[in-house]
Formats: sequence, C-alpha cells, structure tokens
Amino acid sequence: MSLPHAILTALLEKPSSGLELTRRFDRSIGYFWSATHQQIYRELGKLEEAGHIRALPSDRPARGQKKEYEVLPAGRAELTAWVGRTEDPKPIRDALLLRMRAAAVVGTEGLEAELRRHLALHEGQLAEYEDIEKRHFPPERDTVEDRLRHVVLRGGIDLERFWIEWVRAALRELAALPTTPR
Amino acid sequence: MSLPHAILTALLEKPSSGLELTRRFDRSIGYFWSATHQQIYRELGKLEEAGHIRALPSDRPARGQKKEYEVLPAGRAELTAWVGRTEDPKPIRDALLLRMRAAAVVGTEGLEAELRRHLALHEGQLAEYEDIEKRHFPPERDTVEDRLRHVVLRGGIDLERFWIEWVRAALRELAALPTTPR
DNA sequence: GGGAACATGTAACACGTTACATGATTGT
DNA sequence: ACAATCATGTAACGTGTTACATGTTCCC
Repeated sequence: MSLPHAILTALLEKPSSGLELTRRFDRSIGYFWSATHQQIYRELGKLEEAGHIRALPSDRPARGQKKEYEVLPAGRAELTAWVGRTEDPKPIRDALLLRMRAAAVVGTEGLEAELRRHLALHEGQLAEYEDIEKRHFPPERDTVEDRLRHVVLRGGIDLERFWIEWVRAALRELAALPTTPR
Repeated sequence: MSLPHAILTALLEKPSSGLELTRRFDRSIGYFWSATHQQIYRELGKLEEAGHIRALPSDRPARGQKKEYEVLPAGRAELTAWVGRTEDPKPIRDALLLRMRAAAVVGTEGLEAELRRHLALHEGQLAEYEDIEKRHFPPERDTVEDRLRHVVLRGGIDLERFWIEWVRAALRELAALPTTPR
C-alpha cells in the first residue's frame, strides 16, 4: 500500500501528468518504489476519487490530452500520517539467493554466468547512483530536504555495494568448489 | 515466478506435506522467499498438475488428511534449468526509504520512532541468522551443499547489517536536523 | 497525409494477502 | 463430548505485469 504515497510525494515535489510521473519514477522515486505507467494511471484515478488529488482545470477532453494533477490538503494530510505509520520490514525476497540455494541441490550449471551478469548490472547501478550523488548533493547544498533525500540515496548506494560484495563472495565460493557438482 | 522453484528446492531437500512446507518456509527457505500456506497449497496444486511433483500414494481421502509430495524427474529438470536462467535483479522497493523521502516533503513526525523500531527488528533478525550460522555452519562441516547454503545465509546476515547501519545513519541525520520541519 | 512521439487508457492475467470454512486427530 | 491442534482448502480482493487500444500533436 505504498504506491499512492509514492505518487503523492512526487506530486507534492511537482504537479505532473501521468506520463511525467512515469518518467520521474524511472529516474528518481522509482529507484526505491518502481511503477509502470499503467499502475500510475490506475492509482491516479483512485487518488482523485478519494479526493486526495485533483486534475488541474483544463477545457479539453481527456483521451490523448495531457492531464495535470496536484495534491489537495486531504492528500497531504494522508501522506503526513503515513510517514509516521508503523509497518514491519518485508522479509527478503530475492531470486538470486534462491537460485544459489537451489544450486546446492541440483547443481550450479549456468549460475556463474548469471552471477557475473548481476555483478555488472549492480556495478552499473552503483555508478549511476554515485553520479547522481555528485550532481545533486555537493557538499554545499545542505537544506533539510536535501539531507533527508541524500540519506535515501546513500541507502541505494550501500545496497548496491552490498550486492556487489555478495556476488563476488558467491563467485569465489563457486570457483573454490571441488568439481562442479552433478 | 520463483515460488514454484522455492517449493521444488524444499521438496528435494525433503518430501513434505503442505503444512510442513509452510513451517519450513517460516524457518529456512522463507528467509529468502516467504510464502503463506495458501500460496503453498495453490502452488502445490499447479505443480502436481504440471507433472513436476506427485502426492505420495495414500489410501485415504484428502480433506484434513496429510498429503506428502515428492519431486518427479520433470520437476528436478525444471529446477535445474531455472538455476541457470537469466533474470534481472528487481529494483529496490522499500517502504522505509520511501517514508524518508516523503518526510523530506511533509515533515518527519513519527519517523524517529519507526526507525528505532526497525533498528530493533533488524538487530533481532541478525541475531537469529548469526545463531543459525553458529549451529548449522561450524568450521568443520564443509560439504559443497553447505558451502553454497552458507553463502546464502551470509547474504542475509550482511543485508541485516546494511539495514542496521542505514537506520543508524538516518537517525543521526534526524537528530542533526536544525528543527523538526513543519 | 503519414509516421514518430506524446499521452491516456482497457483488459486479462499472475501473484500475494486476508479472512474464513471444513475435516481429522489427540488429549482431557 | 469438547477443545486444541493439525491439516487442507475456498473466496475475495489488492497489487503488479503484459499486451494492446486509442487519440493528439508535431514535423517532414
């Protein structure tokens, strides 16, 4: 139940249309809560019906026509309440860890290539985050908003670093295996 | 599409009934791919229909009666193929990171308490993993299967450590904020 | 006037979550 | 006989994914 709150956050940062939101999810918020444009349109509809957002008045019909949304006071209130709400961390759900576990039973064939591929992907993502950090969070700019957003980005950076280290450890372990089992 | 493969792995490690699987998910496989008993029963049905597993012959009717499953050759083949299959890492999706990001916009009220709660939960989970490591992976036992499973557990341990460090950094940042915004 | 890019949307399905229903076995 | 526990299952719903449909604007 977090997509609506991700959207409210994005819309408070800047009123946008569905497609603009989709693009911003691809670059920014979506690094921590991804969504496709279909999800976003569906959710925008619900948020509007709930009175949390409204479409900015426009004379023209809907289909094919840009539709900008802004957050209403009720939406801001809902987001404020949500920030302080209690929600347990979701247990890990990761296919790569599961693959490794399955490999212990049926053999590791093909796993090494997949691990190397993930290593490259995570290194790429890390580079992207570090680039954003350099561009958006230079030592000078230091508003309250920036500091909080910076902590979030640091989380993304350190998560990528964790994965890079884990994959490397897994590759070392595979290399050290007596013979490829099975 | 990983739940069936999680189940196949668990069943290869030991043929089980639905409830037994559910319990083992709560303790072991589920640390990396959790599932409720409803999901497991639904998936067992599909796997049986697909010819990947079969119920061990039993004379008695179904409802309320224990039903043990074992993996068929087709199921093992499917799991073996899946281990080497290609699948991109899922982008991060974490409500706590999102909350922090929202807090940058609507204020941090209530966040500190939630962060402390998560800190305690992650510390507890870490202790549990470390306990499992001590009990299941002593330096001596060192089969191929164990080494691979150990790498998986190390992943869980380091992920918990990451979260503990991140939450601590976030708390430091909150404490350093000039005044609670808004 | 035709294609590319922009923009919103529908439909169908897969997967996960929550609540509840039903039957069997065991212990008191 | 009753409650507790074991065990399997149904139903309804929310969210996420994939494929496709439709209309608009801009530019050649």
